[in-house]
Amino acid sequence: MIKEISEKKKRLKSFMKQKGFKSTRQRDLITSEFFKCEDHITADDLYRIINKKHKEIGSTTVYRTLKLLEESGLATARVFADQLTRYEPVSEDEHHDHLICLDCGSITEFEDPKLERLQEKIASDFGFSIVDHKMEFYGYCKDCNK
Amino acid sequence: MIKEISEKKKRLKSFMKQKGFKSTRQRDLITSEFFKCEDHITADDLYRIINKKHKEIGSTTVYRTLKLLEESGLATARVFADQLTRYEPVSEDEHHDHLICLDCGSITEFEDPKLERLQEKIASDFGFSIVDHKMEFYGYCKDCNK
DNA sequence: TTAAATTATGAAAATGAATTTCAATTTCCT
DNA sequence: AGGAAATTGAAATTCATTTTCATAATTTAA
Repeated sequence: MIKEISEKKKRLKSFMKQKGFKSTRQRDLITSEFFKCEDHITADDLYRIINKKHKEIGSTTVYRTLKLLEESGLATARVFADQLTRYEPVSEDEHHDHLICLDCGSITEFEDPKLERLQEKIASDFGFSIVDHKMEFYGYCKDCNK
Repeated sequence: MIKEISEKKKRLKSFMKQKGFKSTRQRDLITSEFFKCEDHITADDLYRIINKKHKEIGSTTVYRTLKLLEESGLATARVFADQLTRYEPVSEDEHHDHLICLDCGSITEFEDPKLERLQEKIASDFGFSIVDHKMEFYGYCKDCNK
């Protein structure tokens, strides 16, 4: 797991080098924390975590670094019903979708090849070429169902 | 069509009465314009349309009235990738989803019972009870595909 | 109908997430 | 080390939306 993170960091560094971006203490730290924390975190929440130990790092830099991670292909930004931009590490897996609990707020990921195939079919019926899609279920998770 | 709108207005009036809300010239006008204009309009766009003829109606009232329509069950609010809240009239039809063109911005609706069934199945496999869902395709529409 | 009670309105201020600005600092390359 | 170029963080700005509050309009009760 530690290995995984450092590998991702290497990828980030090569991306930054290629783009002419510089690697800094702040970016390094924010990136580490991002890969350590739970998925679907907001920039502000990540800032709060980092701010506990590192008062000198500003929220602006956290916002900027998360964007950088997105541009570099290491993170994905998503917006759910609360309108906040949330980030999650990109995985090699297939595209996945989300089950969002309206009670406890938990976000569960799932993937379903059948669903993907059906989506492709629907789109092509409309002559529509899909670049990306978003599928979210809002409701109550197993634990919150009485 | 005119008939349809006035019927919706009646529904709104009875809803308002029941809730103790008052019916006003502004609400009446904003509601009419809303049902006349194209789907997926933002509060601000609707305000601009209304503002051309009725300088005295403020944007605040448009925002508030659209919320009222939503609460009364006559409109639905949706947020797509541009993060703006858009409203569409509620139809008696089944739930529908959206194809959003990244080039021309057009929003096409579709519905697919197979998709709905598959969604239900996926959710129940997780012990998740669906209250609502959102499915959006982003890509290029027939016209924008070269 | 008239008065009181309540809700609605609209301008302006406030909010809150996210972005931009800018002077000071840091990093990278030679 | 030296200097160009990028980065930082605080503060200011943006922009959609919401809230505030004094005034106005609507409804209800007498």
